[in-house]
Amino acid sequence: MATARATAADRRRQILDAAVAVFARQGFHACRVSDIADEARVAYGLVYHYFTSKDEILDTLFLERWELLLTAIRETDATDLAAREKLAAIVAFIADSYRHDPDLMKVIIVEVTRAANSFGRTHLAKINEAYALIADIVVDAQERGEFTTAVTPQFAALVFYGAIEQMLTGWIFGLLSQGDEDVEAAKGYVVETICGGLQRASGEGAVGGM
Amino acid sequence: MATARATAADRRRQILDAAVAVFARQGFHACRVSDIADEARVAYGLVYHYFTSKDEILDTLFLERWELLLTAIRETDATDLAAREKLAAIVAFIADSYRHDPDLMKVIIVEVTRAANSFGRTHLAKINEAYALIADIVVDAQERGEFTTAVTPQFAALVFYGAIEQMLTGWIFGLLSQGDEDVEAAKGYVVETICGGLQRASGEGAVGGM
Amino acid sequence: MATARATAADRRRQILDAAVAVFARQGFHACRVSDIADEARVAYGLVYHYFTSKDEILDTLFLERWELLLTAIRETDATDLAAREKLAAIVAFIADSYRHDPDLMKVIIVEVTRAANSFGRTHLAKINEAYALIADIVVDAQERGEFTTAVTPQFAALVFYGAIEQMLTGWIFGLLSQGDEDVEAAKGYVVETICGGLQRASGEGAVGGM
Amino acid sequence: MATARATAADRRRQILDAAVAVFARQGFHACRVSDIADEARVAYGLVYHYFTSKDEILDTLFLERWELLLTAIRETDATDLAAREKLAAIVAFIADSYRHDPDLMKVIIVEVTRAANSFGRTHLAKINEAYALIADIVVDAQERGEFTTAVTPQFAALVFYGAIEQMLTGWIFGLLSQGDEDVEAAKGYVVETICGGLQRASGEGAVGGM
DNA sequence: TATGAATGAGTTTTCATTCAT
DNA sequence: AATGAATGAAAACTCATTCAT
Repeated sequence: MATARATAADRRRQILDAAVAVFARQGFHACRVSDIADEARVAYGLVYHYFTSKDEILDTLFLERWELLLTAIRETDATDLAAREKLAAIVAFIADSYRHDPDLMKVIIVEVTRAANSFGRTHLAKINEAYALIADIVVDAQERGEFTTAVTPQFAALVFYGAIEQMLTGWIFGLLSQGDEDVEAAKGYVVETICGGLQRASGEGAVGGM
Repeated sequence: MATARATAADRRRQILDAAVAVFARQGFHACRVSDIADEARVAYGLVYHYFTSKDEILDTLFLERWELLLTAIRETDATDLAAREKLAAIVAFIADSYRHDPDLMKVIIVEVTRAANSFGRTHLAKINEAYALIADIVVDAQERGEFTTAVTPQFAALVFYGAIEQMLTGWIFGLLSQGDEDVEAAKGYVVETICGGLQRASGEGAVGGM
Repeated sequence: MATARATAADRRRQILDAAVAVFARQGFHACRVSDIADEARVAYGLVYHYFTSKDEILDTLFLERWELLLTAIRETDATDLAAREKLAAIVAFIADSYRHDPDLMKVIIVEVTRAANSFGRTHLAKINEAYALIADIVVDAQERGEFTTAVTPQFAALVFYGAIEQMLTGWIFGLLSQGDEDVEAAKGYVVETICGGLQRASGEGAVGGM
Repeated sequence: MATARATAADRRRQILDAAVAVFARQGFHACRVSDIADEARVAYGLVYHYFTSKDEILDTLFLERWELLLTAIRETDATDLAAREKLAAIVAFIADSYRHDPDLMKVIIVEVTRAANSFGRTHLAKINEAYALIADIVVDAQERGEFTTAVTPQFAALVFYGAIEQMLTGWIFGLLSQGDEDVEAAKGYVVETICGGLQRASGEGAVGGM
């Protein structure tokens, strides 16, 4: 039962985890490579033994996680669920990802997805894959008559994606409460807004304010 | 009538306009103060005569424009329009702003609003004012029975704002076509999605796919 | 009679002169840019205001001086002197250059001309121009019957140039004494060896060794 | 007879040979120790088992070869040949060394002999031994009346050595053709220039130019 | 106001060498 | 002998800001 020696993969992970903590705390640009090394309790140079640059660390973090997201969306898409349930499943996956590792999600959203002029541009294609998959779901739903055709699939996906990103941004900046119940409620709100719409159907029994 | 000498205000504007062009072209971080001075055809040091820092230039650009947006929202809010029309007016104002000065809007969205770790954080409060005003509109609409209460006003505002930002991002990155007709259509899609929802009301006469 | 303010050209020269001193003392690679700035009593950043890189400083130093050398050779070539006198003039020019500014010549020879894998390679073409000009002199001399045709002009130039470089190397490393008389003598030795040859013509009245 | 396991001496040689190839290809400074290890198909750390530093590898390479050169010169010196023949033998030895292992000679000339500020300085004394031995030959020749006394032995050696180094430099940089015949001719040119001189003896039947 | 030269702090990356196994 | 992971020192270059005229 001797303590196993750290394998190369272990060390890589150790550095990646440290990077998540440091990027989340200080931001990608505000932190130095030495901060990552310190956080990982590892020598400066070792970071460069495992990664070719500071950029590559963030790229790795993003791609690893984003691939999981894409997979989740694809799997959801493949089910027999109603379109609304599919969208709900995607929101749930992302919200749960945030709950599970808020630092990592913060880094991905703040440093990549919303960093329009740096990593966001680099990973534009990858990010757009998510859009496209969501649009696919909408196309299906329109064909099956579940969703209106009054909105193009691309726009529907855009609005849906924008809502999710904004929700995450709200949590990240502490503008939205993130207790377990709040998160659950948030999932519902996003789906309800996008699918149900804000407007009461006429005759939906609005009793008028005041 | 000799050419009037440039007033102080003229010079400031000259520098601000140059900054818009340069920030839009190269991004805030990738450009140097000297690039702004060159673009404005002004001496390097003069930039510091009118602004205390490079940051202040972007701050000024953002605040100027954002104030206009807030005013527009407030004015819309003050009208008797139906809630849906109010939201439509806001979308229209922003889309037209983009059409009128895409560089400026690009700078504001990319360098401030989405720059979560730098200017986005600095101007968080100001950005949230827009949220709050939108939420006010929703509150009103809910009270008047126009909007469902199934979604909190805050979330409704969040989704609406996320949609707009995403729409602008799409134009900025060339992912969304921006011909005049496309822009007009986009306005409608956003409002329709948020207000009408994607889902067909039951009995809305879906004729089935295939 | 006010002290004239330093012009841009003055400052450049000030930095170049400092660089000569520092390169000669420590060698190009062993010195830091800050050493040059210190020697020039100038702020670090100012070096980069006048030069784009540490390399450019050495390039400038070399090209400035080498151009003078090429001009001197060309002018010598254009005279009516006998070939031997032309070669003597070239040797004299170089030896006097060394006497006049040994640090600069040291830098040029050690850091450029003999730095086969770095600057020597960069300036290969420029260095070879000197070769070619010397070869031209030899060609002329052969045509006029002054010089033997038993050696190709290229080789003659090569041997001549090699001798000069070695002479300079000798001075630089202190292997050759460099008093005024020694330098004068050296000039003669190089020319005598190359032109007269080491070998006594038969019947030249050798009186035997011992 | 199974393939014999590599002895320590074999491994050393394997690393040295790899170093020659790598130094010749990339230059001493531009290559990393790992490049040598890779070329030798040996583990990184093993290089340090056999050598204490990267420098020591080059030192070893140089000293091994230079000792052979010194020995060759000494042996030549010890013969009864005429001085001109002795110099010719030295030139031939060096030219043949280049032909036999151009990479090694390239490394020695470029990285040591001409690297005035690094290894050239380190091995100055060793390099000068060659000078001194050549000067000895000249002294002898002068005493026996074979060579003129118009040039000091030191200078004669200097010019001779400079010619050889330049010839090698020409080959290394591809400025001089290195076919077998070219190499043979080169040997002759160097000796003829140094011994015979470029200048036609008066009455040597020059028929005048033009 | 206007100019542009002068300042100097700050960080990534490289790579020779060491060392635990 | 052999391996290759671990260490950490070292320096060029950029550029926002200041300041003397």
